[in-house]
Amino acid sequence: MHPYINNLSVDCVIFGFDNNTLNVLLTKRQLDDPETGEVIFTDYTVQGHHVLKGERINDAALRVLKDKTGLDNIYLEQFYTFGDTNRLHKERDQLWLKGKFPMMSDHVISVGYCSLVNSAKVQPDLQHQDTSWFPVDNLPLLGFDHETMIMMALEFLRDKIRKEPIGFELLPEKFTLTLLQNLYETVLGIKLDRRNFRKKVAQMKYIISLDEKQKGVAHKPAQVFIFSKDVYERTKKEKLDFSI
Amino acid sequence: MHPYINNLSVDCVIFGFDNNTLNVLLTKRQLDDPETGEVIFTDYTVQGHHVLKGERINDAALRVLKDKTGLDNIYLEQFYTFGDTNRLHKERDQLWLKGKFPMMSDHVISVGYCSLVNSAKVQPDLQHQDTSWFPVDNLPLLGFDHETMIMMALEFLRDKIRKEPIGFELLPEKFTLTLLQNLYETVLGIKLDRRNFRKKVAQMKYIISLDEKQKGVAHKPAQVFIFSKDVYERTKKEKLDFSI
DNA sequence: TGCTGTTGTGTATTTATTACACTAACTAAA
DNA sequence: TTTAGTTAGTGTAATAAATACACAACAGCA
Repeated sequence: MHPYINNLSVDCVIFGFDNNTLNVLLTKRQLDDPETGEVIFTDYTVQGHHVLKGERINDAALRVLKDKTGLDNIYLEQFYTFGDTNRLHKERDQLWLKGKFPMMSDHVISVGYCSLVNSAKVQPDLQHQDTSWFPVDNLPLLGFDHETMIMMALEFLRDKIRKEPIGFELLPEKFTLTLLQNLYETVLGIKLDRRNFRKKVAQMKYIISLDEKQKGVAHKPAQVFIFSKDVYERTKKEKLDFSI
Repeated sequence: MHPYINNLSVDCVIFGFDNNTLNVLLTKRQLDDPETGEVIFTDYTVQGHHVLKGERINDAALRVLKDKTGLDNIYLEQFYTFGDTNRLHKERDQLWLKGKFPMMSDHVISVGYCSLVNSAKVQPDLQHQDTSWFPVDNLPLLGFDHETMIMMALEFLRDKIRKEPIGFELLPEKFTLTLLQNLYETVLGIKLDRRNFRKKVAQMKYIISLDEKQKGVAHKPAQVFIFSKDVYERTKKEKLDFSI
């Protein structure tokens, strides 16, 4: 009797932003030969775990996040549920599961979550585990169906960031408009005109300038802004689009 | 040994459109006392079923659709996975499960699918089962967490229909612009200006007018249009929004 | 032949989007 | 202390999109 459900897991694709790179948090997976100690393979996976008996799946995702980053209260949203029968059937994955988790079902359904964090806050916890950031456009070899998973999470993020102000979850609380623009350019892979971007931001009442400037930079210091979710919720509008 | 997985199901929220109503397809659920034959309760549920062993969840959803509507090849998309521990714990639901499905887990995870159909095509199959259409704004008593499920599917539909041309899935292949406008007004619960609506549609190369008019109507007959997914895919554009 | 009900159309006004280049403010190095 | 280097911050004109609004054309039916 195990405390987890053997055919159900959650996987969190955790994104972080780093000035001009969008990163994913990945954990190294290494299988050694039990006799010789030789390394059979090494690859990476996103942060996942089986759901515990009596645990809500959303709580399972929060638990995984807390375990791997030390953070709670961060942006987290389901984006897709992976239920193909062969999603764990690559040779590496079968070796891994047979070797380490023989009690698991070989048809595990995984609920995928997309999470956005301010990566500065995550750093401290990275030491213990073989966990680190990889740029989304330069991923290492990945286990299971996690490459697909990351690509779908990224598409989810790109769709969502165009339509809702979730980008701020990736930034420090206080940010400059240049950083914000960088973020949009990086995530969406496009270039934006600075003046037009700032004109647009100026219309958004929920991006609020502080009486405070950047310090210690070798150029004109930028104005500092914060994002107010509260103001956003109270001023947002809907649009018709369906899409030309 | 049962052929299905006892803690995993799919539920399809099937929407149909009927000139000026948005409907959901629901099946009656009735529990009778096995001794007296007395009706213990009656309510409705969306179309769902457990996933079979060795079956992909998307295939399970297709199977449910085929079984309940006789249709394949229809619009179907995951919108959310329901994994709360108490989602089957209402009194009615427990009586039902204990009475009819004692072998099921009492923590069933359900993957919710949103499906859009041309309801004219579904009619024939409705006879056999206690299955019928209900307006989304006048739902009967619902079992399990299916009221939440329908509301989330509806929200998904409303979001999606603003941004992607999926409304056509709810219409006959050939439709008039007035019907199309009705659809948007009904689904979104707003009023649109006819001239502006048509101006917008005129820009969409993928809504194509036929050399054909409405027949047998006691007024000026309307032009008939079709939707081309192919043209859509090849002409669509992305926009930045993040949302004022 | 006229009544009813729905279709189809144009223009003017306001609002949003795009394209584009120079000065201001700070640090670091000479 | 001066200068060079670097990023911040700003406005306008042109084009495109959104909105508001009213009347004639066409078919069936009485």
